[in-house]
Amino acid sequence: MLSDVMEDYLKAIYTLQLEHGPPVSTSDIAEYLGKTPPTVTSMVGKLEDRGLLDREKYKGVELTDEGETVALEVLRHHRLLEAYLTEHLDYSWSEVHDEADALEHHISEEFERRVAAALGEPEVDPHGDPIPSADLTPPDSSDTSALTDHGVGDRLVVSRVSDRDPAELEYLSEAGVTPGTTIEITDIAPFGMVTVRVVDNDREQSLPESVARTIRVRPPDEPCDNEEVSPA
Amino acid sequence: MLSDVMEDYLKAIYTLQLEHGPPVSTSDIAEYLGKTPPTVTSMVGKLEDRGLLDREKYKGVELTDEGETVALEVLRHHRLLEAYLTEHLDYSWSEVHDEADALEHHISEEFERRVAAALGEPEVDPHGDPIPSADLTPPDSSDTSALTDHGVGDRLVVSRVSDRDPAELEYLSEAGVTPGTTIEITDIAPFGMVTVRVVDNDREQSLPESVARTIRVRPPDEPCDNEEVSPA
DNA sequence: ACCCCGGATTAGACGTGTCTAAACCAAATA
DNA sequence: TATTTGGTTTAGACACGTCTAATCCGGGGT
Repeated sequence: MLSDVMEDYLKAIYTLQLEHGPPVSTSDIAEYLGKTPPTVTSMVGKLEDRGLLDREKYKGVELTDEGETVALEVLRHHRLLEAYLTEHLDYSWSEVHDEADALEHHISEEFERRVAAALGEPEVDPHGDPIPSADLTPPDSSDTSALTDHGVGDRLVVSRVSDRDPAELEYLSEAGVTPGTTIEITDIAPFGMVTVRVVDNDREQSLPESVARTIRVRPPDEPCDNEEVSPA
Repeated sequence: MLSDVMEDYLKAIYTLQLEHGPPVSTSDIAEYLGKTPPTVTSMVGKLEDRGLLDREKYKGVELTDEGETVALEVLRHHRLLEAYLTEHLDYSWSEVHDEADALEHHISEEFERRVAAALGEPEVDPHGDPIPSADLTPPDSSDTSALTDHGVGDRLVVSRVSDRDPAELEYLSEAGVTPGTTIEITDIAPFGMVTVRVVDNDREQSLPESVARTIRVRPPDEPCDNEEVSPA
């Protein structure tokens, strides 16, 4: 019923909503998807007609519950695929994103169920992103915060890293900064550079602010159900 | 570069060429793909422009080597996926076709390699259809013949069954008529019904001519490399 | 040799998703 | 309050893949 393209828009809007909160602007969507603003205007018009989002002209856009459900379905496909490729087909951590993007629109409900079963109904993908549950209720990340919201001396456990840029992923993977890793912030330079110490291997790692902003962390003590992460 | 739709046309033409030999008519392609003849005319025009097939107006169409290579690539994807779904995701014999059709256009070369490796570089899919090799040379089925080309008393080994109709597959699977099965033709009725005895379980099975026509068989003695087939 | 009929092609249209160029609104600035 | 400016939307175009309706071949029967 919905085209692949529409699903991509809904996924993008969902992601942007999480990052910056609604309303999401035309140009942000255009930027994110690599389309021109008029294209986005035309597409959100169609999505509005289908009741998948609410739009206020010249303001921006917000997903309806129905639109959010579709976005979560696609996201569930994406993250299950990432987990499966890593776990069962020997993909490295940074290779899975594009493959999952290509496949996420074309797998059946049956396939989704079987992949989830083969993985043991996982709750996070290899990057630490939460996999929406089969009933498509919105996952809650309120127990995590951005690395950049913390200060020197704070001891934290990495919860998620962004999966947008493969090079960045490669770098973080090399550095040992992966979901589950305990780190300590050793320095914050005024020009936007965060230095952390990886507790396991005692190595120091400097991260540009743009990267640090995409890393989600949680306090080290309280146990959490995000541990069954498999490295690349 | 090529669209999914174009790949579907090339795959269809390849299949029809194997069945009836070139040239393949517009209406046969239309019938096979569930499109109207004008749509097919327009599409084969584009495929001809790209050098993927040769066309003689009002006669029909024949794949070029390049077009055949594309068809084999898609077929390799399709059949590797069928084998993988059956082997590793617990799909039954008759469920895999549609899933493979949906995914075959969207997997990367990398994915193809890893799936082939996970399966141990198989040479046939669960239906017994030959999987084109990675170098995309045309597979040769000259060692097999149609069941309908044989007579009463002939003892044969099933080599392949068609994967077009899930109900038919279900039926054959129930009946124990699967690749590798040894059968003996016990009767051929004049009104198009072939009766075979499955040697393993000694059951008799009547098959309409339309089904028998799609079953490929080979002589029972000489060993062949088509044995590593997994049942549903 | 002529005609006819079935299959093939052309003509013209439509929906989707995209673009560029032009018009437009609204919020910040003067 | 008037104006500038930057993001948004409208207008118009195009490629793709599909359809229906109309036209056109070409082989088989008379």
